[in-house]
Amino acid sequence: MNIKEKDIPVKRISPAFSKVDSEHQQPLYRQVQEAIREAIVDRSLRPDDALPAERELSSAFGVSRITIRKAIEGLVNEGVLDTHHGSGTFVRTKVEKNFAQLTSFSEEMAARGMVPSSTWLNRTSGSVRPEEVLTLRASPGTAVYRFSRIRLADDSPMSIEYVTILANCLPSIEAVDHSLYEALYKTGNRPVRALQRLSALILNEEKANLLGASVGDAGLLAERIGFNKSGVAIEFSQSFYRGDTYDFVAELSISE
Amino acid sequence: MNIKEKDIPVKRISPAFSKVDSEHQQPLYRQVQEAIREAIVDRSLRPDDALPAERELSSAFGVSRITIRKAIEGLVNEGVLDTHHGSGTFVRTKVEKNFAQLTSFSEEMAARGMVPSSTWLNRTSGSVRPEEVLTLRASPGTAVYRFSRIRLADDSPMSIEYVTILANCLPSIEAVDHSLYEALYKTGNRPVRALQRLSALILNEEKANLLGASVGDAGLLAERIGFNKSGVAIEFSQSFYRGDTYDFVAELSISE
DNA sequence: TTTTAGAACTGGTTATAACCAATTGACAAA
DNA sequence: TTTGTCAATTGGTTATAACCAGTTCTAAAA
Repeated sequence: MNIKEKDIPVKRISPAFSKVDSEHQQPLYRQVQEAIREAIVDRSLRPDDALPAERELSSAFGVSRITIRKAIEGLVNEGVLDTHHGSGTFVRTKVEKNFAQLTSFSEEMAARGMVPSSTWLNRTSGSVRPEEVLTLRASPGTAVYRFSRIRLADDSPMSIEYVTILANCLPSIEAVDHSLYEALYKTGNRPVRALQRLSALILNEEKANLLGASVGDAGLLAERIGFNKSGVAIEFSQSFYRGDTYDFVAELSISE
Repeated sequence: MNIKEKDIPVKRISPAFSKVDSEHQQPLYRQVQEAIREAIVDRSLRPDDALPAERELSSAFGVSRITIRKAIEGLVNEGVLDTHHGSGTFVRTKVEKNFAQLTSFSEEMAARGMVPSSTWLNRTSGSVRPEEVLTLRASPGTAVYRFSRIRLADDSPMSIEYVTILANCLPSIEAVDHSLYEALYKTGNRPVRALQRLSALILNEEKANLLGASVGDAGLLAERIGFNKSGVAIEFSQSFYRGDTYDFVAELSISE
């Protein structure tokens, strides 16, 4: 195998170099990360290609090696890159990172006959909240749109949804009519990857009323962070489901 | 909340300090990691407790801060610790379970530095029940083993598990001691793929008692069908988790 | 008393520098 | 030609040091 084919000149990545300066509030290692990601997206770096050596990148980008390493580390965790001690860092051929497509059972049922609809509760613009800064990794003050709605199937409430979207991902807050994802798709910002967390909780009065359930009933909370193809977190959502009407199914596999 | 309760003296972690030297071939940061893990296991550090500050740990362990940070970083990725900028690093209360990864309870807990154990409730042999015929796609009358047990981590109950296994996958019902998956592995029948369904429910008295929770608390039910490498369904399990100690985390790709 | 400024924490980022460890490839010896 | 050795190259670990950025708490000001 040609695992030692690292003839990709640093030049190929360097165009993004101009972005790596103190102008942006993003940490340096994130800027480097984006530069590498872009190089992969526009095929300057192809699968199985080797990145230039860390020390080489370091001097090319004009940042220290530790910064390069941190950038690479993140991409390795995402499954984009592979490092081989003594050999080099390579672009992964197959991104086979256990991406389960987690579909909601009832959503599927809705697609098979039930009529889905939603009622808007709220639609505002503002800036990221402190607790969102962590998850979205956005600078404080970043403009966002917030949507909240009740989703129904055959007119009976299925879930309450609170969604926060980076404002620069949508032309305007009115761009969303029925489907949020549709609106994001039009601007090329549809999430392609997401992290989701499921937990159980007892429904309080407000949620119970909205869902047509009783206070004290069990509910499911699904929190999700969505990333666009550049790996930028653009969506944070919290969805509350009735425990008795909603299940989540996933196909799981053994890790490598 | 008492998020600023970092009265855990460094002493409590330091006994493991003696291990942190060049004697071992393990990198320093791993040794530190183990020390922290041990402190969590032996309850020197309890859930929600704050770790000593990084600079404090640094001088206590006699290693640099970067080593401490790397140790902490790993534990954060594992979901054992949580860092809060400006505030501190805390022991996670909730167990985060990867929803898409098929790992055994024993392995998962061991990876978190907890000691897994289980208490057997029941262990019988019989034939498939009508409702299992559908899910296991087995002919009526097929012999199965049934196991039910409480899963504990560090002696506190984590889940109640009811498992049905096709009898021809195990030499005998006594073949299972600690780990069911281990027993299945030996016969080459360890599930490599599974379908899991997650839902929320209110714990009834029986379940609440077994889990050390209160009646009316929220719980999670994970139902799973496991397939061996031939694609045959060999396992059906229902696991009940306490809602306040367990989260399920999934990494997903958005389906169209 | 309440409010507010700021000191004194906390973790987060980055630079410089050295050495360790796995891999590779060139070159000499068989 | 084949084999073995060794230097060069790669990523991996660690130290030292400085500064940035949130959080918390205290003490001064209102």
